[in-house]
Amino acid sequence: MRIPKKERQHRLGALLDENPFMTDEELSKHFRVSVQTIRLDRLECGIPELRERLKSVATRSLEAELKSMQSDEVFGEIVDIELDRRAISIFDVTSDHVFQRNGIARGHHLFAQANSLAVAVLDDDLALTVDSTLHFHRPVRAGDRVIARAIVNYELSTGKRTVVEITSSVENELVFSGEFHMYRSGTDTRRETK
Amino acid sequence: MRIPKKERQHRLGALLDENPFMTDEELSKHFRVSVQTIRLDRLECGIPELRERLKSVATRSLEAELKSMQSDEVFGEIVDIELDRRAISIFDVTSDHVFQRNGIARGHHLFAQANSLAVAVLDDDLALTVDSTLHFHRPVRAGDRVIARAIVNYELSTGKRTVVEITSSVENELVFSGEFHMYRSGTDTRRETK
DNA sequence: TTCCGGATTAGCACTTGGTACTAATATCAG
DNA sequence: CTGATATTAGTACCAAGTGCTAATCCGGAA
Repeated sequence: MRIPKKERQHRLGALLDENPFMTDEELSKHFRVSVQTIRLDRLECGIPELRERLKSVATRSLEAELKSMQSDEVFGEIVDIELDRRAISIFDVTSDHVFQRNGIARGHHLFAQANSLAVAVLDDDLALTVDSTLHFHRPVRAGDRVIARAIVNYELSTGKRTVVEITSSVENELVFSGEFHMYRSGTDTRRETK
Repeated sequence: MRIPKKERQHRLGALLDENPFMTDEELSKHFRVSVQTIRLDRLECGIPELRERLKSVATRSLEAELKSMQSDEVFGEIVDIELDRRAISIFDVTSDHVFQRNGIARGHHLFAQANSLAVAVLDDDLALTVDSTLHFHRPVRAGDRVIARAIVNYELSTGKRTVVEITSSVENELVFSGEFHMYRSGTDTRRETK
């Protein structure tokens, strides 16, 4: 018994976690035990066989791909929109969005949600951000649901420049606000692109 | 011969393209031909078997995961840094970063590069963006290499607030600039966390 | 020392989803 | 009708397992 069973099983889990492609035979060589022992270990730890592991990794990846496709044009989910007037989107912060060191969401995700919403609320083929002023009022953490509200401000808008004001909050507490000065091509489209 | 062989093979490829999880048996039912025909088709089209398909999908996904892990903390690659003074990062724009409609890079990527650089240039465990003013001077497109330069401005900085100025350019032409007002906890660390 | 029990190893039958190959049919076109 | 092409059938074999039984090994307590 080189290393105790418990530790071997622990390491086995860790190893397969970062490299799910190893067969039982490769694993048995790695830990210098028989293939049968590896199988018993997997059985006890509830670790599925190679093929099942690959299947689940592949599934995860396809879902992720789909997800990133959806979030491609708009970051966050738009729940309400009145073109050229106002819009609302929600964005659920997960551990993927935070700094590992302090658990606080990286600013560019809040910006991305706001900026995407500013683009979406304008019914225009070519809406570009020109200038923008941002305020990060309070840190946002994993698990928070950020609700961004966009309001098109016509007083400040002139000609091809439109001003969109965004306020984002978590549980009714303001976490972010920004003013987006957008350029519009004017080639306004009425067709439903989305 | 219900549908011509050529078309069946074409559809087979398309089908597996969007759903690589189907076995030959399932495929044979789908196309109402024998399993052997499916195998001949795969052979002729050079389509690998289920297990190989899953393996390649899984590999792709792990690579993608790794990639996103690397770009996790810093968006763009830092090529030069002098802590608390200045830093430079480069970010290659690909088709993943642009609007499908007009081929122009989404603003939040430029912001992410700049913001990440502003965080990185400060040698602090807890550096947060508080306010920021941005200017998008010129559209950026796929293939462009954006070089962002950060300079810490000590004239404007006071106490726990530090101002970082970022200018991003493509082939020496200014495309983006921004002023980032950062909050620093003061728990300055000298260790290399990277 | 001997004996017990958990840990390990071995061996065998069986499963999935295939490959590789051969042979028999079916179908269509000239 | 005949020849080519397409399809189907059937066999042996493989990888990477599961599930099961049985044999060892090995360390500590009686």
